Amino acid sequence: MDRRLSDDENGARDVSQSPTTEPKQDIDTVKPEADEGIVTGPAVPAQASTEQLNALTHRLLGPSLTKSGQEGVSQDNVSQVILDASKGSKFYEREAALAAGLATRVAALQTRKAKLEAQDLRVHLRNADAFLASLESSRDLSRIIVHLDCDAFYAAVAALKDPTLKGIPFAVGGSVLSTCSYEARKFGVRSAMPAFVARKLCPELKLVDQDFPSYIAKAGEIRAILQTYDPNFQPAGLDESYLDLTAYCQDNDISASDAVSKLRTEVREKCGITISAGIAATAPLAKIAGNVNKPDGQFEIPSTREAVMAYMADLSVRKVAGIGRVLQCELDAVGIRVCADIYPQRALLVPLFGDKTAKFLLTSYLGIGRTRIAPSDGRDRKSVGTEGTFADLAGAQALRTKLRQTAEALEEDMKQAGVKGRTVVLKVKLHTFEVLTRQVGTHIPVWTKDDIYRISLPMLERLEKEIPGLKIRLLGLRCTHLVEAKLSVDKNFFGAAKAPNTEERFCVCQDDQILAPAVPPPERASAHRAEGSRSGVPVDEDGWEIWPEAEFEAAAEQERKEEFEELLKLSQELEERHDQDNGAKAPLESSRSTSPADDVESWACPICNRPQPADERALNEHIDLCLSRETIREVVRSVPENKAPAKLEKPTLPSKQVPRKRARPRGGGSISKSNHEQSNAKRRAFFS
DNA sequence: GGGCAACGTTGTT
DNA sequence: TTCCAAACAACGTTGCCC
Ligand SMILES: Cc1cn([C@H]2C[C@H](O)[C@@H](COP(=O)(O)OP(=O)(O)OP(=O)(O)O)O2)c(=O)[nH]c1=O
Repeated sequence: MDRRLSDDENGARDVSQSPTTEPKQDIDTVKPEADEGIVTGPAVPAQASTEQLNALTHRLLGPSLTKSGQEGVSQDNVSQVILDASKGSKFYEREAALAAGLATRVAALQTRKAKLEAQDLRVHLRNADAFLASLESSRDLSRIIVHLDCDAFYAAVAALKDPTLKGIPFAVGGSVLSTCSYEARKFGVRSAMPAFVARKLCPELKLVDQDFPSYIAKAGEIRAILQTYDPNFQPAGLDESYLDLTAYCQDNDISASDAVSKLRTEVREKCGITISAGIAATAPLAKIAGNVNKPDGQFEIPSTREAVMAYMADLSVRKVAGIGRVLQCELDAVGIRVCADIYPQRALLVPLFGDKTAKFLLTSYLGIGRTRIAPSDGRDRKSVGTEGTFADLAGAQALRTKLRQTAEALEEDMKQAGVKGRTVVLKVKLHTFEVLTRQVGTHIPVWTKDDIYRISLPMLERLEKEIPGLKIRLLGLRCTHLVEAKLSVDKNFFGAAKAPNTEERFCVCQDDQILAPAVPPPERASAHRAEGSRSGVPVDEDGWEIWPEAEFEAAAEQERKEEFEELLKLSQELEERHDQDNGAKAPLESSRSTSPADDVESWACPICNRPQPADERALNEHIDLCLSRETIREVVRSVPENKAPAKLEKPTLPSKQVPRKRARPRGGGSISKSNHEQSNAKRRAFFS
């Protein structure tokens, strides 16, 4: 995720020790503070600038330094083990290259800062102060926001299933660890660490596989409890949630910390999972607070302006969600290490980091953030994808086989999610660890393995052309610009509000009928409407027929079939016209039955004038389809019978979406100076 | 200059 | 010897169209 729209930003450090602190667990402290701050690496090869080395060390060690459970670990030793294990590998080389790029950018930042400081910054200063003032005036300290985070979630679930894991150092994952038990953390083991490094740190480390069904089930149990505290709570991933306990505390005449304490006890007793909690006036603050007494603890940041500001002041910027390794490095270069450092630099933030980041930083400095907690409606998924790592792979045939397998896997995921995509993205990681992506718009939403394969093959071919001897270690496919495929069954779709549980929407669907993505709505609406009218369907005040659920569904199904057939015909026609082109010619889509709509109200489509489910999103999707149908027809009409375009993506074609050629040089990632200047010019344009 | 598509990056879990 | 993940969101930049 990225910082600006992220739900979380502000942060602070454990200054004001609140009385809400719970008994902390184990982990005796030897070196209380190996955390935060930029790491300046120990023994690394020479001959690079120290800037670069620090950047590289920081990259390699990065994640291990921000996690909890590391307090009793000798960081120097851990760092040395990690660096030793890394040296000489392709992975290391790639990291070094990236670090070099970062070092260059950091140097440019510093130069730029020096230049700026010689200029008149009064306008920037005024803008920053105005922004701060407006933020301050909107500060809301009235809510009781709680962030909950299960401790070592995957590991905790694993230990519940297999009690022999209890109390021993073990980790969840394969070649890379997803997480590990707190016992393992004492050795310096942590999330995102390669397993072979973890084994060096902790030879007795036991490894267990991931088990998502169990995680999902356990998350469901926990959420059932959370719901009783705040029916409007917001899950954020499987193991995290935000709650607004303002009402609960009022209704039950209980303090925030007591309520949270009670909640945590309930979850522990009923679900066997310990959770940590943060209590504060905003979501970002609550999240930060939650990390203070992890594991199995809670912490409250008092809701006064003074307490919040004080807490933020000493907090490493790295603790703020949205500030990662790179931004931390850049901020460090301009003298910003803790949140209090942001203020003196406020006039420089926009010119140095851009409008969005500047605002984000100022907001964090004040400890201001989101106070409204609400579940997402489950329809906001932006992409569905799958990818896999394997031993270096090369050769046309092998790559195609892998591509096909990936397309098959993606079809499964698309079915699960009940969506189609209008853009397909191919991702490849070279044997050097360099990552490349290629993407194309498809206009007609796709989801079948055959369509996905056909669309992605040309992208692979392109890569093969661009990179002779293409050798990869990862291949992935992802669909974006999603369109809802299942026409409901899930009451949520047409608005009949259901329990706000996102998980259900993606997991409960087993029935093929439910999963079967809908085929686009029909062209000649007349068909079913006329039929319906004749068969005496009642009509509402606007003249639209009111259909009983079942009939509506049947009619919708029929419409979709007709529509699909027409689309198929059109696309086949096109296909034939530019014959050859070898390749797998799978049918566009095999007609599958779709679950019917269970809605009776309907709106008219402005294009085809046919009734559509009374749902804004559904209607918009329908309109898109209507428009795309028109476009296809236009293309078909405009292409001379025997002179087809040299190469048209089959289902992809509308003039507007014909891919634009843009041979982009693939540079090592560093930004040229002129680019930098330009971007700054753009950045300055914003603020105000 | 806006809008949009493509691509690379950063960040989070 | 083996030898650094997967899934997702958001943003900045670039190039092109209108
Ligand atoms: C950080 C991280 C987490 N995960 C998974 C495994 C975690 O159990 C789950 C939740 O992540 P986190 O809540 O970040 O971490 P955690 O619950 O394992 O441990 P703790 O909060 O006590 O420090 O997400 C990954 O798969 N990859 C990652 O890089």
